[in-house]
Amino acid sequence: MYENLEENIKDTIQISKEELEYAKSLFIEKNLKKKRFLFQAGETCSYTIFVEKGLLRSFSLDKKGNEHILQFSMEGWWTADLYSFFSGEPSNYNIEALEDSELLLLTNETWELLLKKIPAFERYFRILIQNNLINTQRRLIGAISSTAEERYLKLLRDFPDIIPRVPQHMIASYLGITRETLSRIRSQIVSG
Amino acid sequence: MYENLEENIKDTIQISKEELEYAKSLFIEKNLKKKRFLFQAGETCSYTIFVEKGLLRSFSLDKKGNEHILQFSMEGWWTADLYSFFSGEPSNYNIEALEDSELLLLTNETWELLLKKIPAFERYFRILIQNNLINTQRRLIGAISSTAEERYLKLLRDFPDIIPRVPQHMIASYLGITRETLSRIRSQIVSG
DNA sequence: CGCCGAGTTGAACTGAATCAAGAAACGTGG
DNA sequence: CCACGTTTCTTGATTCAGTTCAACTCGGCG
Repeated sequence: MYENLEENIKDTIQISKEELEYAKSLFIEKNLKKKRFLFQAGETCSYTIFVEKGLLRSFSLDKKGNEHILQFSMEGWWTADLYSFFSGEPSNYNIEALEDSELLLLTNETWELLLKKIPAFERYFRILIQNNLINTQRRLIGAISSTAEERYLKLLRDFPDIIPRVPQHMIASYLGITRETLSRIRSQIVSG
Repeated sequence: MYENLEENIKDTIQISKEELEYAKSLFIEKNLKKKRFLFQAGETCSYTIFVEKGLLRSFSLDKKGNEHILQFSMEGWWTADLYSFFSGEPSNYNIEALEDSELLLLTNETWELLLKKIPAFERYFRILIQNNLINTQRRLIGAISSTAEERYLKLLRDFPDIIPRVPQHMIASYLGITRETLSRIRSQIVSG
């Protein structure tokens, strides 16, 4: 149950066996079946979530009811609405399982406890968040400077594993285009 | 010279007078005149930069030669190309002063030293990066889900101070639209 | 005084959205 | 294991937001 988490931690920071065991003891194990939500917009995001197995998406809804996917999170990744988690305010995002998933959760309290007891985790989370920021900045620049096709090709290059596990229309909504446009782009790539 | 930095640190973490003095001793002071670059794409970003006074922009160039502004950084803000700074690889971004600016710089070495000597700075940077991530995620969702006008109005609401300090065409390039489109949006807002 | 960067305005063009309809794939219960 | 309804994907026709190209104005600075 904790293999991916252990690996991820060991790859990022130096930590003793005892500390690792203590850390693991703080997590809540949760299984989330496909199509179930961990939370929905309007609710508070009460956890930071490590995906041990499976696949989640976080997305928001605009006024017209269109979904916009902020990120996919597969095994070995963390996710949460950081703003809601730290402020306690209601989230604008939804987190939903796209496959049957095994999750490891930290509450606000256990998260603080972990950092207090094992300060190396400050570094761990800083590095994770930093990598996430670097990626999000790249995606932002891509979103304001590239065509739909360029963005799709970039996704194909950077995260090829995600694509076969997710319905097309969700890829489209991750890229910020309509399903119709993505369908046309794909047929054009095959033939051209 | 260090007022904004001190204030920013004290607002974010608990730290003793001596620690603060030590921290301050690690920074390099640098003045950067308007229109001068701290570094350009192709060079490595050798510093994390605190803006004590003035205003910077970081931006990238696409193949067509168009600029895309990742962020404006005014006094009290940090900036850098995190990827380049930590990996040592050449940066894709440029950082340029939009006003005569006073900067405080940490190199890779002094940055590591600071974290080693005063672990509370792990927390400090984690919180900064986290807030930056939250903002960048919002901007990303905005970029893929809102119209040009909505994005401009949102900028007006969220960061009204930036706008009068920066030429219009840079606001446009921050929003991911052309100067012509921004000009039309603005004239429409006034009349409508 | 003249030049250059910044901003405005108009007209034509285009990438992607929208609207509409049908085909294929999926999974759920009988 | 099949049948049916639902979801997903595709294709075509039309529309529209924003780009591109071009010409002109304004203000500041050498």
